[in-house]
Amino acid sequence: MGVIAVDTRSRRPIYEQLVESIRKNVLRGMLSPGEQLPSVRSLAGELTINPNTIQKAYVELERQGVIYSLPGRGSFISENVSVLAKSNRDKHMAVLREQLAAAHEANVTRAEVLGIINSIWEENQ
Amino acid sequence: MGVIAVDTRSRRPIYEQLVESIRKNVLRGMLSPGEQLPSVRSLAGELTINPNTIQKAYVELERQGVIYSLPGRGSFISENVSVLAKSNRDKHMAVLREQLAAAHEANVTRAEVLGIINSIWEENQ
Amino acid sequence: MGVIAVDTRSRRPIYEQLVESIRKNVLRGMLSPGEQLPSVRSLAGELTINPNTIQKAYVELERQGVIYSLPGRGSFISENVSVLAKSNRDKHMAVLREQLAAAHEANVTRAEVLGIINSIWEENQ
Amino acid sequence: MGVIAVDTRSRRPIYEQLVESIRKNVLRGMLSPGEQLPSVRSLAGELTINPNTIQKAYVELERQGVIYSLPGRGSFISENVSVLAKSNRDKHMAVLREQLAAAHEANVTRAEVLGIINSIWEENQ
DNA sequence: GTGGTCTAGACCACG
DNA sequence: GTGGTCTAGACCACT
Repeated sequence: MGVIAVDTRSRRPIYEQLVESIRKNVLRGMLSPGEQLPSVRSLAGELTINPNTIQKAYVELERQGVIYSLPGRGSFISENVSVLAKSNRDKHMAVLREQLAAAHEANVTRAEVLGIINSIWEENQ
Repeated sequence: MGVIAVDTRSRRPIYEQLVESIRKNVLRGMLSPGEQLPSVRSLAGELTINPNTIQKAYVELERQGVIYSLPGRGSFISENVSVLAKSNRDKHMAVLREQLAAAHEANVTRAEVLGIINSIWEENQ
Repeated sequence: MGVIAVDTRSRRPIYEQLVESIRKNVLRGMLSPGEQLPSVRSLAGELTINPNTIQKAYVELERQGVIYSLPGRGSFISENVSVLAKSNRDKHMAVLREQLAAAHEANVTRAEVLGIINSIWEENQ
Repeated sequence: MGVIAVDTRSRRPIYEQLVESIRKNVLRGMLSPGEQLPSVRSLAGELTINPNTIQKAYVELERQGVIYSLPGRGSFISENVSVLAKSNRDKHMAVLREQLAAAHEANVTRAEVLGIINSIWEENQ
């Protein structure tokens, strides 16, 4: 389960990094619905992080509907991943719209943006 | 000097809002090089904000090279605005590159991004 | 004995679900006084649940007077069902009183409650 | 600010009691929009409870939209109380519908329920 | 063993 | 002073 990675020295809250890391892995299909996550304590030991911090991340993920926790049994990947993927896409579109407008105001040209796009989306698409 | 606006109810640090607000006004030409900024105390009174917070914003702006302070005389808009505009553009390009890559990963299509771009950059450009 | 149903994915303790499920079946007459319940081990196998959990539920049911266990012979539905029905009714009345008071505080009107009641208790009653 | 009360000896989580207590006071109008709540530390001291527990309650209240917290400044009652009141009413209606159906199944009579209702809603309403 | 709650004590950025 | 994050260590109910 080495897919979950956090940088303790970053200023970003560890629990937030955990949430994003697991969220991403679920959306990418690296973690499948129903699959059991490492226990709070074991993951804490593995990453040498306090169990409370892991707990906080798991609670947030459950609130987001990414996982669900059964006391005394463990934590598991939620079933409705497709819904999550959809809402994730929408969020990205909204952020992009905002960023692009800001770039436009800063005199970034249309050609420059298209250049970036071409370097990311392969031509044959 | 009503151009400097902050939202005390926002979660965002007030001093950060101040920095961005002044920065933006300089980039847009609302504040011209050499122009004198309101004093820490007068601006604090005007916005009913703690003077420490204004001071913190001015220090940060000076660090960024947007303004310069002459002890005993006041703070003034820096002369090298073009340099600022350049660094601002670069920053926007870097952020865009990151956001676009993330959107690509989230299965946002090239066509969708182009649609957003067309709605922002007028066609005849 | 497919009447006893539990949802392992529910957040609710499994033993609690078992207690309620059996309790309900007794009150509804699906399980008659004197009838023998499945053994701890057989039920555990049937529901693929830890025997300890079944045991815990049976102990609780015995404490409530719903069943009685004869060591070496098995567990049986208790005879005094009417007593159970009575206490069950009382519990419902108490809960209702509390809920209605809370609804009243939340500005739910008397008319609204009467509407719900009419939709549940058929008019000719 | 003695309106916020918790029972440390209850099995119910303290932070949950806090959430409900404050939520209720807001819905009742005892706490008005914009009003500042006691600080995490001061309330912790007042109730002789760990600050982390208060913090947990405040975070949950913010998630529910009941309050908002500004780091370094304090926590405040949210403005959109009417929306909250509406959703609170809806929730109560839903719960009532369920409870009344269960009572009906347990052979509670319509007359009995009406009796309870009359004791709660004053006749002249 | 599991997740959930709580205390005690600490550090940080912000005002 | 404020809220936000984190660690260390403990107890609980449930499986």
